[in-house]
Amino acid sequence: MDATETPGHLARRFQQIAVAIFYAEVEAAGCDLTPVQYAALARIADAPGLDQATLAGLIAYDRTTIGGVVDRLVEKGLVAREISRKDRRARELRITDTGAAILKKIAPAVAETQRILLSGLGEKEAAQFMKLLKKAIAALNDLSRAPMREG
Amino acid sequence: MDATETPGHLARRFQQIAVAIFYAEVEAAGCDLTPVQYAALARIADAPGLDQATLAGLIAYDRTTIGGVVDRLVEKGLVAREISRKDRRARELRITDTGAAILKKIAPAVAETQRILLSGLGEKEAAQFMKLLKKAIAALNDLSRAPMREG
DNA sequence: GCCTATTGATAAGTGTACTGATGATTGGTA
DNA sequence: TACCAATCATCAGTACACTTATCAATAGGC
Repeated sequence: MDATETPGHLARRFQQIAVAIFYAEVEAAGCDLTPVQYAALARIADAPGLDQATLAGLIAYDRTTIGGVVDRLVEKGLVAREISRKDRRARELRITDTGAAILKKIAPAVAETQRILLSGLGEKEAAQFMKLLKKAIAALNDLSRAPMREG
Repeated sequence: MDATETPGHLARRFQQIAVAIFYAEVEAAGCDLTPVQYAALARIADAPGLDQATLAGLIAYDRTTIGGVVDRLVEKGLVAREISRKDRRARELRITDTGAAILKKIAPAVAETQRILLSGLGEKEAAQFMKLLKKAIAALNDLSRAPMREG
């Protein structure tokens, strides 16, 4: 089989394109966030006060990676991080007013990214594709170091 | 919409799992290659004497990235790189005997990775999924910095 | 109330991926 | 033929993504 037609190669290619579109759309909207930073910020907005390990589980990232991502969000003033009173090992995360404003500003760009990603497919095809993609992933969830975990 | 059900998130998740499976399978086979290194090595084997820019185009990687990947393949003794006589800007790449042996040894692990990736889907579903994934990507090929280019 | 296993976070190191800039070389053109 | 835009590669810099190791703090068993 042609190596460029294997699921592994196509998975990488699709993700690579998704990231490129995201950057382009977000920059056009006048923002400066990476895909991971956006995912983390959106989750922190949803669940204020959560700790880094829980955040990592929610969006299926490695815990160490999330540490660096949160560092950058704090540097940009979008997120506040402070030691939890309940558990002094943990850092509680909260979105700042600036962060909330950015999140609102960036929303259309994110939606547009998702639309473009499926733009090569018809409506029915897109629905079918998403269904199969979710199904394939669900069967494999535990096979990566950073499985998705519910809050 | 739940942010964990967007195509962008699922794309990342699927690729993340694909890489994790690849590492596990390849390590179990007693080899030490990353997914990118494997892709590059396989292509160099197919088209001996090609230059880095062409290689990058064939597997849709950024040219700068490929430089580092080839560095590591050369360090491991799997690839030979020498300045082209036709065009002294270019480096011609060739697989070594060691490289060819590794490629052969690793083949079953790679095949198994591809099988596992689709293991959550039935036969018909898997075929449909691959078809749609290819179609979605084909429509977007030019939207990343590293589009796929034919040899 | 102490010991230990677990958990949250960080540190160091490897390998992508990309941007932007620079240098070397080439081939077509004024 | 002298030049000049295009091309191949590299370098510096940023940001993931992961591994292993380490440290601090907590929780449970006895």
